[in-house]
Amino acid sequence: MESNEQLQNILNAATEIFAEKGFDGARVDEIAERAGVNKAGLYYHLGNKSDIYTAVFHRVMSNTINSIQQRVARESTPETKLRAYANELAVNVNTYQFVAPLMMREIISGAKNIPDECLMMMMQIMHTLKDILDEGEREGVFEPVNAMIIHMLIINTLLFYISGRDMRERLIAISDQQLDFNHIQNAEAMAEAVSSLVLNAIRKRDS
Amino acid sequence: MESNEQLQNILNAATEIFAEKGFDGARVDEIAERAGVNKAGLYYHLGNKSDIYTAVFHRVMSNTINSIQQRVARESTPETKLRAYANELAVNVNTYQFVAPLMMREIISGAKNIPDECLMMMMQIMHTLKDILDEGEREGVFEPVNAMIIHMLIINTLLFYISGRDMRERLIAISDQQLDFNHIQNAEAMAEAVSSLVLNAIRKRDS
Amino acid sequence: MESNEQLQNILNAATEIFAEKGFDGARVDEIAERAGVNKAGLYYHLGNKSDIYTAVFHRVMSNTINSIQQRVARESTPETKLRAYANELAVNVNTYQFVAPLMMREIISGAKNIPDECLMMMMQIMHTLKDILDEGEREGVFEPVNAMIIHMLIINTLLFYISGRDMRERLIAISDQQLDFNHIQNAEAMAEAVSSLVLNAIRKRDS
Amino acid sequence: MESNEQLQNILNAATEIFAEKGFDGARVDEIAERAGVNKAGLYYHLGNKSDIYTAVFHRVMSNTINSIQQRVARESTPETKLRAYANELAVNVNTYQFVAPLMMREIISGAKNIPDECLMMMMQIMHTLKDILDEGEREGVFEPVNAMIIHMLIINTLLFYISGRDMRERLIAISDQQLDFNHIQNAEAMAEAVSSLVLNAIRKRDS
DNA sequence: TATGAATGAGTGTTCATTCAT
DNA sequence: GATGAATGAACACTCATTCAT
Repeated sequence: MESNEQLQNILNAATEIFAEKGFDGARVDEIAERAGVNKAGLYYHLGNKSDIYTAVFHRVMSNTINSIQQRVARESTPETKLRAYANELAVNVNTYQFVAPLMMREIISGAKNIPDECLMMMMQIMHTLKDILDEGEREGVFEPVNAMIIHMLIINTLLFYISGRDMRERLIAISDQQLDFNHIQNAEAMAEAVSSLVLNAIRKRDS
Repeated sequence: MESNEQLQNILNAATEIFAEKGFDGARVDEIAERAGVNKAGLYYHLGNKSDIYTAVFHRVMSNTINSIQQRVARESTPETKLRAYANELAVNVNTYQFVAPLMMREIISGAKNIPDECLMMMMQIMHTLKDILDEGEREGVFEPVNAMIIHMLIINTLLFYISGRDMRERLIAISDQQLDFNHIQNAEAMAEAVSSLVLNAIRKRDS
Repeated sequence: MESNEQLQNILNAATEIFAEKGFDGARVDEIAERAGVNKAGLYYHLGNKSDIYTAVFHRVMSNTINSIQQRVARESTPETKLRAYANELAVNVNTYQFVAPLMMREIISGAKNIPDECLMMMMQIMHTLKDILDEGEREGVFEPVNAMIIHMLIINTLLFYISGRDMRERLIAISDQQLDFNHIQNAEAMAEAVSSLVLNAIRKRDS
Repeated sequence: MESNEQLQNILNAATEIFAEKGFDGARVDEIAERAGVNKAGLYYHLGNKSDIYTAVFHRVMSNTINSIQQRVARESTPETKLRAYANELAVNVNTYQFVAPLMMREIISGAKNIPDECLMMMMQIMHTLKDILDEGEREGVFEPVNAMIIHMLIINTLLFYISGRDMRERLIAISDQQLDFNHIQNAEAMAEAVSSLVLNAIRKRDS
């Protein structure tokens, strides 16, 4: 399976670079160099730049979705599921720093670089959340709520938190007075904070 | 002021294109063409591609901040200020569709394309929110709260809402069953929903 | 002789493609694919692109010359020989559509792609004609005549007739008024017409 | 008109190279180099490789047709017109060595590289000949005759004569015994020979 | 000041050819 | 002998930038 190893090298290098610089900013030469393969090898294994990007995006989304779904499935109550959902997303997005930029760039550009199949994967993340919220509502522990908003609150905030790391560092570096915002320690803390805030807002209160 | 008019044409064209395609995707030729000026004129008026981008970003941020600050200043209580803050941001980001992509792209790329001066402007948006929250806390109507999280909840959600429009359309187009998420009507409704959710979470409750 | 069959597959595929696209336009990958063999197999069996081309050209010329010479040998008078010569050429060039383009391309490019051996074969076609004309002159049925001109009249016209088929179709397709030239039905009719015209010009008339 | 001069340089260089090597064999870099311009200049002035080719072909055909039509117009009888037609074509094709290869390559490849407009120009050459033949027939000096055949006899033979020059040289170089074909001195002699042969065949004889 | 023309350095892509198994 | 995987060199084409007028 040496060939498969080369292919993984290419995908790994491409993932990093597409996340760093976006589709237009990425250079095929740089991907080849970082993967340690001849440039023509990229075309042999994966096709053109667009094909490489699709393969990268597909793999990243696939992994992310799988780990979230498996993690959620291990929890039993809607509340723990929702916390697990946010936490697992945070862990993923934090461990694999390329996930957030890749997803965000794709959202901004109107998903114009990916085929339908990849789009469907993004929708699965939404559905997983919606299932949790529906279950909570059925069990009478959550208020009826707009799933889209909750989705955006959780996902976007985490994506932004990760993606915005570099900018925050620059902000801190140039601000004379220490930024008097309390810093969030890490992505998991962010997920915890957002989950709590969301649960605080949607939890059914005894009237 | 004919020259100034030329300059505005250039900035308008460049703003649209940078928002649409990002820094790397934008082409100087296209900016010149859409602005109706000779390509060499761009360099004469504004300098190189990076300079044009900076001018664009500066103008956009400046306008956004001004309108938010002026709007907030017209309100009297922390709660109405916070709602006004979110609403004005929504109105801006909705009216000028390029605001959201420009800001988001810059966040993702670690603000590497802009000078410190522009960065400081982004920080002012945060400070405006922090001032509102501090005031609420001082007056005993808000719980103590991490300003960064609130900032992210509001800003990011709105930016995402606008930027994600194209992707949502594609999602709807390819999904057989209608997306059973309730749709948010527009950016202002989104701002209203997020403000309410945030206020619901931070409002001091009588114990 | 399984290997020989493979070799014929390769030659057949290569013949088609070289005729269609010329030496520069042909791609080794496509030849391999159409022949149903691995690309490296081409190199193993026949050598590089140039070698493949030479093999193709040699086979085509060899077949063409043989069939002409055999056909002419079966006729007894100079006039029937000349008609047979033109007809057999027409039949060949019509049956194997690749013959004409291959020969014409080689003529235009100054025969730079083929070795001397192949060139000698082209000369044999001329000699066959010259022998017929000499015989006719000796027997007093043909006027003395420049063999080169007759050669060109017959060969070139037939090659052109076949090679120009696609262009004629396009011409007809785009011309509003039907081309008012009387069409020649097929290559054999063309050969018949040219033979008659030539014979009409060189036949010794009783003074 | 310096810019126009540059454009002429490019067209001249491109004409030579396309004639020499065909569309696929030609290299844009080589055209640029021979024209003495930067490669990007080609694209600025004429567009892509295909556009350059079209411009080249159009100019060549335009010149050829014009000189033939003007020359024919100066003659008064069908016979002198036909001789003038062949001679002028010969002169052109001989003076501008690229005419023949360009036309022949295009014919072989089914005219797939040129737009309709250029195709129409090729048809005009045929029409000029057909007008001469029709006139001769009306005046009772020519037999009724298939114009397409005459067209092919004259044009193709001359094109071949020119294009085949390099090959003939190689043939002579490798043949021990001098080629005992009488050589045609030059293109004009070839035109003269073909015209005579054709006229000999189609001239109305007193019965 | 404005503009058509130029250009160096890329940029994605292809291709004939070879290599390792 | 056969084949998937490589690869260097080239290829058409682009782009930010500058120059000459």
